[in-house]
Amino acid sequence: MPQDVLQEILLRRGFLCPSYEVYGGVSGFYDYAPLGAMLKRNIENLWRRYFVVEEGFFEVDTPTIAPEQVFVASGHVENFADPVVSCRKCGTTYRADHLVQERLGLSSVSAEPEKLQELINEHGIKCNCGGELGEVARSSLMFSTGIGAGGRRRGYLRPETAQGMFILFPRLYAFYRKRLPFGVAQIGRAYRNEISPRQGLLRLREFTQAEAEIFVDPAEKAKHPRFAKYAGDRLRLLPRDGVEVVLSASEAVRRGVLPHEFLAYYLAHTQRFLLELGIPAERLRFRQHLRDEMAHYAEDCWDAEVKTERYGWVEVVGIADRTDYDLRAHERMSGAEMKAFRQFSEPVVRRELRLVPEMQTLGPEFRALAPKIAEKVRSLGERAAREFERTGRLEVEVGDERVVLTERHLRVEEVELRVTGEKFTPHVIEPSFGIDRILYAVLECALSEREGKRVLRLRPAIAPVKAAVFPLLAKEELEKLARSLFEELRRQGVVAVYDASDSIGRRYARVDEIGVPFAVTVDFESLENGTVTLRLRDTAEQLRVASREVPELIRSLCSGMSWQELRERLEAES
RNA sequence: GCGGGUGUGAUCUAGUCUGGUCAGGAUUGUGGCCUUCCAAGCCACCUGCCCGGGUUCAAAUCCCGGCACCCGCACCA
Repeated sequence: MPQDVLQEILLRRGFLCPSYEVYGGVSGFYDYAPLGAMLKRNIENLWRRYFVVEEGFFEVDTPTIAPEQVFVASGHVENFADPVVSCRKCGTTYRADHLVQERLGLSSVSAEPEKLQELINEHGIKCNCGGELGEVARSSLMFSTGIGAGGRRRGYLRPETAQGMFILFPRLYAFYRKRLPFGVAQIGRAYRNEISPRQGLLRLREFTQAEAEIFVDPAEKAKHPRFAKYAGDRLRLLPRDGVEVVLSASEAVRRGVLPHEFLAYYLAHTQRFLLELGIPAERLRFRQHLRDEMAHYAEDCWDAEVKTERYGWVEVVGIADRTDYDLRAHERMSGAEMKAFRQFSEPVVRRELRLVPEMQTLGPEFRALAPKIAEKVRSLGERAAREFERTGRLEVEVGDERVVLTERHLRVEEVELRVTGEKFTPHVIEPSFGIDRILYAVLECALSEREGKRVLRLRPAIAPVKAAVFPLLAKEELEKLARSLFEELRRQGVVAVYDASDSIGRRYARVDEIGVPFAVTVDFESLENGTVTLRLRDTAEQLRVASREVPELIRSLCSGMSWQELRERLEAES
């Protein structure tokens, strides 16, 4: 099928359109039109079922704007900006580090604009056209803004939803009653000021992410508590070495293709989700990031990729082991503790020697310096205590002064230490979903053709409109019955459309094209015995059912019951 | 951001080189007639030369600038 067909349907039928169209458009932004918005919501809700309800995680909703420190800490300010330099004459823009590296034949150069500027000046590097180069500047991929009156405090629009959740760690840890592992999820917008966004929904400047952060004790990564559920799921894996393998999740861990059960579990979980969205298994694989392709925070990362007709293999999900990178970073920047506590199965009891300052003598002798000396002494470990026991003398530096302490000032004491556990920084496993990309992949996979007409085979659970109601002909009696059925469907929460114009075939074709899975037609027999026909979009097969059962049937069909089951049930009844 | 290409009703497209008599076709959509299950037929109708400037008696057509899209390069944590 020609690739533009999908594009054309999406535009004409109200799924998607370029944003700000009437003002000429702005690249990198798309509007979800009525059907697209509904489809997107349905995909997000299915994601919620998988990553919130089923996993026992909770969802949070954090702001899209954050003060500068957040992204300084996360490394985005440093790593998320490229040094660029432009020619004063022809205007060509270069990645400054790439240009310098190439011209000087170096294997790597600093990304610091100042350093690059020096090198350019020093070696008289010019543009390819011979023109002078301008100043080296940082071109950030983050949108910046000012917070408060006059925008005094610098802020950024978040380039990923994740940071909002990391920052919340101390609260979340308490909320989950200090037990690991626990997960938290968020669906929200993220912003990246792409230099040249292309490929429609695949690279947007404003996009929707669905991310889960699973905080786990690194010592327990090897075992996932529910791993058995997916142990047998077969995964198509393309590891770094480039040799594709198809293995069960448990086999992949056993052979070391996947590093631990936690990552394997979320690969399998993600696969189930994508399959349920209607992406066929043969168009799905997991590819491990190459070392140099990985984000600055990740230790390991596997992308779920979908084979699209139009763009080839497209990354739709990234499942990364972010280790303790983010929590440590925020702890450093903010000063807030981002650690969890691990209790030992048995307390460790240890006897230790310790130095105790004698304040009665230290005080009068050293005056203002005494408290500092005491603090310093208490901080010294067992080794210093043993040393003092042997020599009876200790020299310490306090501020700028050196003082000599003797047995008059200190005594050695033996204490019993009971250590019941230890603090550690949890690791984070992060499945991160690009909702817009998934939506595109779902649409492409759903598009098919029957007798020259387009049929969008969206799974009933995510189809924007679940049912269409038609009178066979535009006759008063038929319309009346059809309308009441239509009203009843909507009353029961089923999104439905009603159409009485044009021939019946045309109306079926119309709703096939927008992916309505079920159509109900009221005909003359309906007037006699209260039955209507229920038509399945994917095969055009029809079953005769009682009109009053229709809303309940459609609801069941949209939440798991198969057409086959319905047919068998009806056959058994008759 | 660079180079090349493109931009005509909701959608696809003819016309652009060679300025005027050019805004045409198809699909879709709307209203009606007809019609007993898969885009039937007939009638009527809505909707358009990407935006801005220039050249010219006259611009969809030529020139300049902008915007968007496509391809290649670069970028894509």
